[in-house]
Amino acid sequence: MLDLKEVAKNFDAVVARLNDRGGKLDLSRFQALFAERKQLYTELEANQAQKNRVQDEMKTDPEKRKALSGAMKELGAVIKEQEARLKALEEALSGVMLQLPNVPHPSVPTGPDESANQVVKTWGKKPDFLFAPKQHFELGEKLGLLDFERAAKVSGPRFAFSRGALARLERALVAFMIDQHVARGYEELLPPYLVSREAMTGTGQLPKFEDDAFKTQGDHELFLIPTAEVPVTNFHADEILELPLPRRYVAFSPCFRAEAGSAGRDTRGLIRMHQFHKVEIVRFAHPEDSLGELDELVADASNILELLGLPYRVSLLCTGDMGFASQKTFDLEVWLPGQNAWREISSCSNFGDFQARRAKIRFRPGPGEKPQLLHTLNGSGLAAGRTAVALLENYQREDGSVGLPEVLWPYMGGIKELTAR
RNA sequence: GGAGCAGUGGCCGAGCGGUUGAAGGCAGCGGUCUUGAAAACCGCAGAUGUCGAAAGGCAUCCGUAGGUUCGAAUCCUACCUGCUCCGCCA
Repeated sequence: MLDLKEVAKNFDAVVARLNDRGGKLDLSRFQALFAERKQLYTELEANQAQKNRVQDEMKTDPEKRKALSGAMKELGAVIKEQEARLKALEEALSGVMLQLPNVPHPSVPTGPDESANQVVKTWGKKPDFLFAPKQHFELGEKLGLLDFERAAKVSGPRFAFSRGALARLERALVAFMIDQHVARGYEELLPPYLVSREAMTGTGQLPKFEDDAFKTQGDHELFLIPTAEVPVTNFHADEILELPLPRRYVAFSPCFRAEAGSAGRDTRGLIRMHQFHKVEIVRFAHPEDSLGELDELVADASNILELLGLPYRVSLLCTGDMGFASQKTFDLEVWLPGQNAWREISSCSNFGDFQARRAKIRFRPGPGEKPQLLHTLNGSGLAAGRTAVALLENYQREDGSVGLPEVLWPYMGGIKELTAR
């Protein structure tokens, strides 16, 4: 969430930058609501002050108590009515605020969609094949390691069974990634996979994107997490952290996405699933350091791709392509020779204080100083399923078998390649 | 799921209708003492909102939401969370 007073103060500039994201915002009500709120506050507080003054006199004087208690009752009713009006106003205002996305950082290029993203780095060499490289699902199905039909039978479309060595590969990747991040200073967390509405609101998935989430039935409402970002960022909700910052966490979790309306895109394969597995890295950073920390986050995610020998590139997303809560985002895209395309495998974002304000995550800048909102960042490090896809497509051989990079062998119990079951 | 107990400032913890925004302790800050530090002593010190150029004033906040009352941290109701015991379960 944006800061209410900042928005009011810099209204035109904020609206202009928000419009760079595309879509149109209707903020016609905002300024009227804000002015009304201010006015009502002044009136209400004057009445409350009056009430407190009289009450003070009544405390010690039984005569006054008798004489004034009727008038006080009336004043009480007025106050109550004003409070109710104020509450309604605040709700309307915060309803508007909750719909507003984050303001893109000045260093973010302006543009309508992914065509305006800037590739800032390319790493690795695309593999040369003497044959036509296959897509991962052809490879997987031919090896008998990937089964979409049975998953459809059990769960419907956009689910998959991995079998044998491929199932193990994803487990190995997760362990490998976590170990790497822990070695670089992250604390491992195993988070809950079901979270409350508050947690989803804290990180910005709600209220705007409720349709994208799976949620439980019955009076006990819980949401299946779309990413470990939600439980891990909310880990410090309502807290005041002591220095030093940053705090770094790495968490594995399955991720659940309903993505209503995405039917028809990437219908085949593992790229777009209702459930996938991801290792997420999260930082709670000092506001002054958060831009640099975003670079470190990108480096931490890149490290995994480099160790696995997967060619990738880094894009700075433009205003129109960024997520709702993000201030600045770098996407890591891995090369998929079977698809002959770069595909997103990690998204690293700096949220500024947008999530921190919603989830009330603060830090104390110095001993005795006032608590201040900190900055939150997170990135995939990496999406495990898509990493497996990348390995299949980049390390495939003409006979359909797939070699595995040496760093994974210990995690695979000595298995060095994927061959037909 | 059933029964009981509890939720107070950064942390611990008193208070149980008006004098309490809240005792006391710890942590923090400033000072005295000291070559320096520690200890001891003295003082300062919550959050949010609102008015104001500022100094400062005012308001709200004792798990959350309501209610009773002229007045609620204190009484009532519901809900949430935690703890203990029982049941169930990996």
